[in-house]
This record gives sequence, C-alpha cells and structure tokens, in this order.
Amino acid sequence: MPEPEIRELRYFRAVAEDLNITRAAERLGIAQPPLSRAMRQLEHRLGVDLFDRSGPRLGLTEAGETLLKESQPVLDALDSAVRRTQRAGQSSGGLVVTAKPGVATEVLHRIVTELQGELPGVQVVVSGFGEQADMVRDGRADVALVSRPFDDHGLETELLYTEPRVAALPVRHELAAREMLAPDDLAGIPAPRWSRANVAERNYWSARPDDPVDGPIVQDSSQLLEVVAFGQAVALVPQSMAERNIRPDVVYRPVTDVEPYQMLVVWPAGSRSADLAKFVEVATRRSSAP
Amino acid sequence: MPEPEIRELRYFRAVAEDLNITRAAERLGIAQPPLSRAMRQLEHRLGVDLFDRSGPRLGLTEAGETLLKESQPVLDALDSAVRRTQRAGQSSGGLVVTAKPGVATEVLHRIVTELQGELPGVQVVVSGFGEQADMVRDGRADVALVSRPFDDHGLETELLYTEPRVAALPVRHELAAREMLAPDDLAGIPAPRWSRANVAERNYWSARPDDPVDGPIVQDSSQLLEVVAFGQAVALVPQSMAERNIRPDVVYRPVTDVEPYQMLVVWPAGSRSADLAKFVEVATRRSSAP
DNA sequence: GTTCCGGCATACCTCCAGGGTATGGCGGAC
DNA sequence: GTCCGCCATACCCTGGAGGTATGCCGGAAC
Repeated sequence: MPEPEIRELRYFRAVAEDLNITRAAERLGIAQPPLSRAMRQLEHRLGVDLFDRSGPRLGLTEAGETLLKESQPVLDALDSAVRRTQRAGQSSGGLVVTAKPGVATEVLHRIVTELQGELPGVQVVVSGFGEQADMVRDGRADVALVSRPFDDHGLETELLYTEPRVAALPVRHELAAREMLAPDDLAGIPAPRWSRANVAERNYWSARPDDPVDGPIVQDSSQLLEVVAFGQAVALVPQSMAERNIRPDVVYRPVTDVEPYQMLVVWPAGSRSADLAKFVEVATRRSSAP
Repeated sequence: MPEPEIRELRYFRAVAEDLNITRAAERLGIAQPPLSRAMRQLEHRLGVDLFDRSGPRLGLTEAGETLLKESQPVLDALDSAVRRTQRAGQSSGGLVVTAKPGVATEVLHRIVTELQGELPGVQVVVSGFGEQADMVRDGRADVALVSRPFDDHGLETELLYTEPRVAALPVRHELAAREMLAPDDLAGIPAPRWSRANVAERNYWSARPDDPVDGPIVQDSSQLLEVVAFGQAVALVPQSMAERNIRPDVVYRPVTDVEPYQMLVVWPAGSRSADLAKFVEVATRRSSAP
C-alpha cells in the first residue's frame, strides 16, 4: 500500500542527495543492504521507479527528482509540528518572540513592557540576522519582528511601522557634501551584505536591495558602520539606527524615492492563538518609529 | 528519540478527533490495546502529555490540541508528495490542468489549442466548483484556472484577465427597470451560494462575496440562472457568462463599483517546471476576456 | 450500598519487517 | 587479465507492532 513512512523519506533524501547508497548508508548509520532494500521497497510502495540504475552512476528518475523536492516540505512540517507540540506542552503558556539585534529589540522591549500583566511569561529571544522567519516557521518561536525583505512562506504578517531610510556614508566621501541624495548617486557603489548566521548554506542579502553591487559581509550594525567608515561601502539604514549611532567618521544623508524601512510582526499562518492575538494587537496598537 | 512516524500521526488524529480510543481503534481497523500503547509511546517520544486522562472523558491537553492542528499539514504534504511523485513517474510528461465548468473552460480551450505542438500531452480535467485549488495543492493537477475568491495557501498565481461583473435579475424584478445599479441596491437581496462538490465538510460561498444574505445553493451556472429566474436570488456574474446565457426570463444589468471578475493561473508554490512555465507564459501572453 | 458497564491499561504471545553479516555479480579502471 | 567500487541477493536475528485475555476504575442505575 502506498504509505511511505518518515524514515523512508529521510533515507531516500540521503540517497538522492549523494547518489551513492553505500555512502548514504554510512551517513545514516546503517548498513548498505537494508538501505538498498528500503529504497526498492519505497519504489514498490509508490509504484514508481525513483532511481535510474542503468548508468555507471546512480541517477534519479523524473519521479525521483520530484520526490526529493516534495519530501522536504513534509519533513519540515513534521519537525515544525514536533517542536510546536513540545513547546505547547512544556512552556506553561507564554509566547516566545524573536527579533534581530538592533532597532527591533527596542521596539520589542516597548511592546513587552506594555504587555506586562496582560500576558504572563513572554519570552524574548534575540536571534541572528534573517533567522527570525525560520524560527517562526519551524516552531522555535511563536512570533517575530522582522524587517523587509524576508521570506514570508507560510507566514502571516501585519505591518508595524515604516520609517525612512538614509544613506550611511564615510565622512570624507564626496557624496557627504550633498544635503540630499538620489538613488542613482549610489549606483555602482558597493553595498554591505548581511550575513545569515548559523545556516548550512550561507546566504547573504544586500543592505541596498535594488543594488547589484555586492560589498563586504557584515553580521551586525556596528560592523556595518565600521565598513562604511572605512569607505568600503555605502549602506541604507533606517532613520532610527542613524539617530542611535552618531559617530564622527560616518554621516547620514536622506535619499529620495527609496523604499521605506518596514517592520512587521509575523506569525505562522493559521495559528492565531489568544496570546498571539493579544501580542499582535498590542504591537500594532500604537506603533510609530522609536 | 523524538521521531514520530506517519502511522502514529494518523493514529493520533483518529483518537484526538473522537476522543475515544476504543472507537478510534475500530475506525482504524486495529485493536484497542495497540492503539492505546501507540498513544502512550507517542507521548513518550515527544516527552509531552497529549491526552488528559483525568476526567471521565478523554481530553486533549494544550500540546494535544497543538499536535492535532500541526499534524494536518504534515499529512497533507505527504499525500501531496506521493501523488506528485506517482504522477511524475507515470505520466510521460505533460501537464494536468484543471478548471471549473463555464467560462474558464473556454479560456482553457483557447490556451490548449495555442499550445498544440509546443507542449505534448496537456491533459485537461474539468472539476467541481472550488475544487481546483485543492487539486493543485494535493498534486492531482499541475496547474489550474481559478477565479477569485479562492484559498491561495501554498500556491503561486498570475492574473490572466479581469472582466466586469453584472447583476443577473429576474426579468420582472423591480430593479430590472433600471439601466444601471449600485451595490446598495442589492443589499438585503439573497445571493446564490456555490456549492463545493465532493468535499466531506460541505462548504459554500456566495455569488456576491460582500453580501451577507445567503440564498439557495447551486452547483453550476444553469442552476444559478434558474434560481435567479425564479426570483429566489440575484447574482453577480461575469460579463461573458451573461453574453453566453441569454434567456427571456433573466436580464443583466451593470453595477457600479463592483470588484471585477478575476481569472488567474495558479500552480504549486515553488514548482516552476519547464512545461509549467511555458503554460503560464502562453496563458498570460494574450489574455483578454473571451 | 451493590451491580453493571463503558473504557483504558496491563500482561503476554505472535510474527513480520527492519537491520545486520556474508557473499555474489557487474562494470569500469588499469 | 586483475582489482576495486558499488549494488543486489541470501540468510539470520531481534525489536516492535498488532493480537487476545483480562484487570482496573469511575459513573450510572437500582
């Protein structure tokens, strides 16, 4: 009967990834023959050939490619379900909310203060850049404050506030003499890239999304300003970050027509618990830039 | 180790749904003791109590409620993965595309004709109202033509075209004397509800989404016009449907300020195969109301 | 109170399937 | 030719899923 078990999917993924049953078996900590048999059995259950065993090297059929892609969401959903269930059982009520370091934590602090008494046990987790959405998706957190751009797969969002973004320039930069900049002025100048921490396949995104020129990689706002001060890049940062980071070697200049900085509350799609609803309500109640 | 298997999730769902292990065991076709043990084992694996066994009746703990909600996406994703894999293995290339009866099929026909030669083996499945999105989600179809409103969970969409909607009135209706209607004129008048075929928990949606007054239930456009002709309801229908269904006992009148009828192409999020891309491209290439 | 019963847990058995070892087959490298 | 990497087959062993029998407990009926 076509009812694959989770174990089989994990096995399949391991085999499909390095296309070598023997090595996959090692990685999985089992012997080769059982894995070989498990794959045949999986094929038999689905009634479909997953592997192309004709060539010298093991290959994936069309169906195999499909299953490899499609099994990921299943495993993710399962991990997420397990985490959320465990969290629901252990934590005696109370939300886990996450935000990246910087502006978001200040906003978060205000929200949490405001929630005192209304919601017991709100737990704040400050996490790495770009990790917030993942944490909400996989159940490590109930709700997060994030800024655009981010991956909103499987999430629902509400806009918290927007604030203008300004260009952060080295004080001796030629553009620093100008009072106001246009986006075109920045064209061709490298932008720092935020590094996403703790992720297997490292990825980065630009501090100036529209700009294709990628500059040095930074992990927090102080590194970013350091890089700017050194003249290696020019970044667009939220106004409030500029106000909070006044240093002699960096100047901030308004830029016309740039997308404002957006801060959002995000939570897993379809999981509006009472506590979550209250959090979102308080968060959006009086939300202005700090 | 916390690694629940699919079987356990299905078992858990059965138990959690009728909160009676004995009956759940019957439904599952197994004996009661193994099921009882499986649930204890699941709790042990997750390290969390799922059931409240204190009361006279079996209850769900907070964690149990969570797992009940969270296990659904896992099972759905698995079923979807299996279907897609099997389809990828059997069908020798070619898309399955689905649309509800009526306007959509005509548009679809044009697209398919246009694809002749470019794509081999496009298979068209005409399905029940409101079922298209589900079919794409669970892998029974690769792509669908749907009209708003629909549930876009897990789907990506592209707008095909819009066309105005007009009110379908019984010919003797007092509003039939007017040349043009405003939304307020229809307030309080019942709207037909589309019935969703072949779904366990029946659900319906209104032919006039903004209107709260629900009228008779219909399953296709001829039933809808019948109901209108009988004076039981007034519906908003796409212009082209009006043009195609001229009958003596029904008149059509334009309505100011109504959301236009929107037709979209939808496909599973993140699965842009070459064939699919070509279909979407051709579909949107020259898309005007029929 | 006693009795009965619905419903879950415990005890114990059976048997299959998941995992192991040993070994064969097969194609490519040399 | 020989060797080697890699998968499949054959066979054994054990854990666990599922079965039956039965005990325990709380509520309802009286």
